[in-house]
Amino acid sequence: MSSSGPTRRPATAHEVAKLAGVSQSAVSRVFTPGASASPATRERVLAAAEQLGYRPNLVARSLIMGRSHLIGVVVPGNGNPFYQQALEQLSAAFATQGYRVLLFTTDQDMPSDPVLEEVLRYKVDALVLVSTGLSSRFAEECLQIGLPVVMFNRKTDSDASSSVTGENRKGGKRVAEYLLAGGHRRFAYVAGLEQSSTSRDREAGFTQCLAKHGIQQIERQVGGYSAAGAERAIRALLSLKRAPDAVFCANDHMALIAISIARGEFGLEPGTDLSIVGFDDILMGTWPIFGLTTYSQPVGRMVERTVEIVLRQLADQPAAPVQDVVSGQLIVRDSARKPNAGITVEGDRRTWAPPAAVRAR
Amino acid sequence: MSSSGPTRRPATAHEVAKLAGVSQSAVSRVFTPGASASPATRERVLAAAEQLGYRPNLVARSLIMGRSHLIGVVVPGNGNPFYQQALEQLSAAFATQGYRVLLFTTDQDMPSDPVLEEVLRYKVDALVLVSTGLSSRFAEECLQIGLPVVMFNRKTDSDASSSVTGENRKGGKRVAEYLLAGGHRRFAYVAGLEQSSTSRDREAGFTQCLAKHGIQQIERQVGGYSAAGAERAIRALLSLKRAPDAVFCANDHMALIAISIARGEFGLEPGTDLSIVGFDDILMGTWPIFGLTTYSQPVGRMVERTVEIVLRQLADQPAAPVQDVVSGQLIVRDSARKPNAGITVEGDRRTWAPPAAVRAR
DNA sequence: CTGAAAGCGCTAACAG
DNA sequence: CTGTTAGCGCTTTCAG
Repeated sequence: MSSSGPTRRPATAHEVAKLAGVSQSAVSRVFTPGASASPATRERVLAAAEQLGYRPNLVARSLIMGRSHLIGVVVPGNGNPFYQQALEQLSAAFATQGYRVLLFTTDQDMPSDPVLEEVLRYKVDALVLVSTGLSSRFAEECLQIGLPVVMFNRKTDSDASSSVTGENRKGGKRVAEYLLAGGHRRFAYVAGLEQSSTSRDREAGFTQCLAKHGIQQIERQVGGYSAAGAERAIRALLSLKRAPDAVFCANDHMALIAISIARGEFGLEPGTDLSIVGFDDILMGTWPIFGLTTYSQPVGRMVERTVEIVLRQLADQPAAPVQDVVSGQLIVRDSARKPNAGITVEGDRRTWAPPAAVRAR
Repeated sequence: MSSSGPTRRPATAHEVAKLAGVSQSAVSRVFTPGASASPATRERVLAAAEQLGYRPNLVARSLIMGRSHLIGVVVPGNGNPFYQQALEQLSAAFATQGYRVLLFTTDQDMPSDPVLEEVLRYKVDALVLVSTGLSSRFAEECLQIGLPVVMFNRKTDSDASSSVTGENRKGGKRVAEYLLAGGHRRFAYVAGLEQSSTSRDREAGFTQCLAKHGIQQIERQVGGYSAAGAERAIRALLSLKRAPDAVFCANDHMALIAISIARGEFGLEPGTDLSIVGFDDILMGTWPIFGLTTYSQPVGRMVERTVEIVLRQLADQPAAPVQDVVSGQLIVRDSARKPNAGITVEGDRRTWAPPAAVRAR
């Protein structure tokens, strides 16, 4: 009963050609940037196309060119704001290069193979795995078919695939140094997922540095990168009879939850009664209500590097995998007690590095 | 210099057929759920496919079937956690139905037509526009080619396209009633984008209800749904010599920012010194540090409805556009002063509705 | 510069 | 149940 006709299918190049009185290949040329067509032809084709509402069918183009201009992006669907920033920026960055994002969300603690199986059927030109693991079987297979894969904020033990990460180990160490300099005594770590290289590396840097300073006993809870898990973890920690005075969370999302619970449920003021440090430097951490002290992972630069790697792999055939580490800093805000020395102010951003005297290995 | 060979291209059905000693169409059948193939054939094909690492090419399938199983989803890239929840859930829900999300992020204050132009080239099976406008020209065109379009959390004035929204007007009204019942005097509204039907409807409900109670003067600032804009808006409001004691923000994201700034920069305790109410009911609002009072838009149900509409449109040809409104509630937490009556407790969720006596039109 | 013709990898009738 | 035969809409030689 609708007023306009029974929805005709989208116009094809053929129909445009007929209307313009030219061959179908002429139409194709007009819509191909590098191709040659006389101004006369071009004009007639464009007019016909306009009239018919013609839009080149990218599916057909993909089929023939063997390039879909699609990038498969796999992201954990756990509400972590860092992934939202990453995804938004990846999408924008790839868009400027003529690529679109085919999105796949995962349960982070499910095997990602079935999802990847799906992705590959779509013949994406490349794969970006945000904080997602990759079985070596799959890595091998992707390499075989020449599919570029970049792991974002994660890596495989084998270094067989490219990866872009932050300074996980160094960051963990720096956080330890910072908390030590702040005079803390009782340390705790809220881990992400046990399988995650990211969480493990941050913990290793943290723990080893503390050990070097004679601190062996570090409380530990697994937050699993989920909101619920983080809540449980922080509650457990703060309920301890000998509760920690310094808590390092494997990422900002969990750190924000920690701050919220510490203040809201335990009446502890972060930065005064206890110190909480995160990792990522997400936007929300800058809000005055949080004032999160954290080790930064510049998303912008990570995205930039990811796109570069993908593009380069797409160009050169046999590009070797790259292990890219983008450097961060310890960002000083108010959720952790500040040391007396070592803070640098640049504009409205404060960073911290161990004072020279202490820096000795 | 890589050890494994120079990356052979993915196997085709043809190659599998050859290896299995059957026709290419036999291979096709084996990989088509409803098709018939003898156990013998099936087995040989499957073996050959396994050996070659064959995966049906969905691009080719899309071309021939005229269905890409791709849903174009356009989302503003402004860091709003509500969109992250929506996107994650849309992606998951569509996945269970065999559809994938082709993601497009937009600047919300840019015209979305160029983006949509892109989307259509990919021959997506449907379009979901999250809080994104749609020119009537485009709406018309989508209707012409029979492309289902669902606006999520927004609608057009014309009601020409389907939409799924929350109870914007009613919610705005309910918030006004709540604040009135709480004994507030000086009201303010932080708008989203002026073009957004969502923001306008919420404001209309809010303002008209207040007007009916004799309150004409309502402070107003435009936050534009961006973090920076919201900060500016709330600072302006709280700097007023006659600062509001009740602030209604067009969405939760801006409300959280408002809470953060009120407490962090102005030393005002939300719920005591001033009341802040949002709209959406995002997860973060439940954190004890925020305890955000808000009018809910159940993302889950909105996503459900969206998927249903898309699927139905995909099945029946000439389905009329639907304007779907999913109902919410005023969720009582601590960021706004509570009235004496009208609060209902269900489990750990508190809601508010005008007491019967007051409910009269 | 232009048209004709040959596919990209797959599905869908159609005969056997 | 199986193989053969047309294409889906487009890019791309290849002659003209």
